[in-house]
Amino acid sequence: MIIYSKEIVYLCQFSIIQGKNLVDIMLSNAAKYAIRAVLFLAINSKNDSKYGAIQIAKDLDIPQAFIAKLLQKLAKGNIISSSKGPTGGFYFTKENGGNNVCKIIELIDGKGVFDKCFMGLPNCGDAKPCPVHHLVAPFKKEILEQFLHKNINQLAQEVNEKGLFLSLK
Amino acid sequence: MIIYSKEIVYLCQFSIIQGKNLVDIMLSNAAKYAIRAVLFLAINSKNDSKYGAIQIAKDLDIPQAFIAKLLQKLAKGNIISSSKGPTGGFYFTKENGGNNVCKIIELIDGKGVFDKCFMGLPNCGDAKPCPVHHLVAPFKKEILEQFLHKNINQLAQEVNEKGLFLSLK
DNA sequence: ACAATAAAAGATTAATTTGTCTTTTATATG
DNA sequence: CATATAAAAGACAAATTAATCTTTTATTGT
Repeated sequence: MIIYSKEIVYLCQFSIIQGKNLVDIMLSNAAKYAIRAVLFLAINSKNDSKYGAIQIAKDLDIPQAFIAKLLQKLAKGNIISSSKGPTGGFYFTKENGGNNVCKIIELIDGKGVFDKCFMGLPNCGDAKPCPVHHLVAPFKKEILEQFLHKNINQLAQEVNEKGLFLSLK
Repeated sequence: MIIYSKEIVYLCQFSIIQGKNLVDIMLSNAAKYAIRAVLFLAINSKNDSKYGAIQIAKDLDIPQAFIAKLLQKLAKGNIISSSKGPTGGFYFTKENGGNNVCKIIELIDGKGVFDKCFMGLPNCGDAKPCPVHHLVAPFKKEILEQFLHKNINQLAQEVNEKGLFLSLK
């Protein structure tokens, strides 16, 4: 039996009580914003409706100028669509919806994010595992699968059906 | 049946082929360095042997001045031990070994890291889930459990037994 | 006491990420 | 054609994280 110091137990249980967990699984802010914005368009962009950067920023509570830049990049990368001028804005087509979430992340954060281990060891893998490789690898694999086999249309549908939240102020 | 564009399939399969996965589960560099340094001491610090910041930096391939700072902080936080002067250095006691990995992360990165959701939504949880909450939450919980119920001594032992790597140049 | 050693402490620099601001380009409408 | 609108583009600023450098303090051995 292991006895933890009171302090440690407190710290860690605190995290559990809060309903939040220890390990932060992180993308850059930019990638998080991008994914939410794409889902926003995928969900709302029915019947030719378009959304400007300003409105998307307000609805998703994202800094306006920042999301504007990201939307530009997403449009350039064909993950969303856009048109200029009056009545213009960002929108979403069926073809856009065929992309999966990996594509968004790669476009915003670059390919580098795929190549990092939990401990930051450049050649960590099944052959040369870091101290937590066997603990973390199955988990990463599972999430990857999900992101690979679910395209944006499907994810958007889930958000609708299950009442998931794109923003929580 | 879903048909992905060739490009996307290529991009994502590339990640799998490389044995590396999509989602990067990230700590700060500082926390990664710290965990590795602590494990290094836990593994090597038998019979009164001590290690200087310079040697630890070399062995783990971590910037010297940076790890020196982190070792100071770890010593101050009683996660490792240290002594000054000639024959001095950093070392590891049985009491040090009773801490778990959470403690290291909290000391270096602060408590904030516990409070973030995959999408960055501040109040994401079971009640108000973000678009990938149900996908990510069980895994985070599992990893948290592991980190909570395994102290540094135990983890160090695993590293020894399973031949895991603290550094990979 | 003195010199050498190594951590502690603090200030500083560099790089990256995040976020803003200004100008340009395209386009729809009167 | 003129005007208003909104994205595209690029330069810029702020904040955070990563990393370095210098000085001080404690300790050991001569």
